Amino acid sequence: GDQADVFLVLMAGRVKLTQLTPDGQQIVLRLIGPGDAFGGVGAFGDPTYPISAEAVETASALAWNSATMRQLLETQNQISLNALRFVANRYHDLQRRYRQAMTERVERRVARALLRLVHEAGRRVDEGVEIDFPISRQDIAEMTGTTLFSVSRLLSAWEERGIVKSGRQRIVLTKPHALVAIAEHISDR
Amino acid sequence: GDQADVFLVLMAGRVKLTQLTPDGQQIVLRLIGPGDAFGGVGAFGDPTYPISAEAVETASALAWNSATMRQLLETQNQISLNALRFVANRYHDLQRRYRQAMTERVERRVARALLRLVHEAGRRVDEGVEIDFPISRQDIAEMTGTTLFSVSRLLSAWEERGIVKSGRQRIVLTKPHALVAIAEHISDR
DNA sequence: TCCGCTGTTTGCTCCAGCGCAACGACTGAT
DNA sequence: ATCAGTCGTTGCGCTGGAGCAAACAGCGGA
Repeated sequence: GDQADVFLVLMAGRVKLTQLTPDGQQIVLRLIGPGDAFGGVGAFGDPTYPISAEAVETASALAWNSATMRQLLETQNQISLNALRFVANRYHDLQRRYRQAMTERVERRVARALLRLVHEAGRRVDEGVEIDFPISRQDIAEMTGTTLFSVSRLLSAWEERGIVKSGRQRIVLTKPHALVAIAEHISDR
Repeated sequence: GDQADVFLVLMAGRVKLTQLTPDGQQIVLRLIGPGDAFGGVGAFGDPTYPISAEAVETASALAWNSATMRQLLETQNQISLNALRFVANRYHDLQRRYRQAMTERVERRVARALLRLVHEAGRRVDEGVEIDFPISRQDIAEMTGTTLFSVSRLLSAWEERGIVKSGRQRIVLTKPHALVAIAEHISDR
């Protein structure tokens, strides 16, 4: 909630970016891993914008304060150009997710979220691909705009169909392609 | 759907920016009026990104093609900085709407949409404030992620309570404050 | 003036998903 | 070994809102 005017690049660990609704509900905007930049959008635009970042695993990051950033941006044109492209792409991504949140049902949104997670933090194990950090049903619910109940029910159903294996804070996709089918299949409405 | 690599500033009229889902559904991303810039995000980042723009009223705009833009951005650092701030703010706005789409119910989302519309295109009339361009129930549904049926029902209910007056493609808010109450009121869940 | 088109309303039905409560399972601390 | 705290599961009831159909209204063109 405090002035977020630093630009950071995550070196290790994993960070959850969240936003709080006025009535105390939380939603997860993004989960980021090593190499990802964050805080930047705040540093470039309105620095009072309320986003929280929370380390999910022990994490370390490089930070530039806003004064330094401003100076860099002003003197090194190439940096502003990169930043611009960076934010524009991020914007597109959010636009796509916005559309999906508006038009797709819960099952599909959750499937997509899982696929996105393994994509950016998947680790091969004998049974399939595991999401390589602790994540709760609640987290997934907050990423997809649903409740932990619905997520739990979905995972149970998928587990029954042999698509996933999941335990406490741990999810393994055993048949990713089946999830892709759920996420992508056009018909069904 | 074609290469959208121009940057435009709308001079007159009104333009609806929409996106099509793979299965043909449409959603409205933004409605813009004179003075607003658009297409920029495409011109700055991935130029193949699929957004459609459609004039709601006769419109005219200034356009820069992407080559020109690129040159301007590269030689005039101040321009990249402005663009960066512009996109960052736009990003924040979208993030807020994303959160609202995820956490709020239809009634509140529609109330917010109407308020936003009068805010950026309101015209005083004797009965209240009118939205100064033709807008259908369908459009509002596509802005708020619901169906034209629900929008119609809501407007009817509000009309009964004397909050709005609406006709074919035309909406007048007679008691904007009542809508603000609906949009903002914390409790009720 | 009549016709056709497009946008709107409204009754009805149905179900996805929310919310709750109660219980069960796992984990780490002492 | 025990216990407390957290996380996950599942049955149940309920409702917001989607989806459809049918009728209606306003507008513009011929």
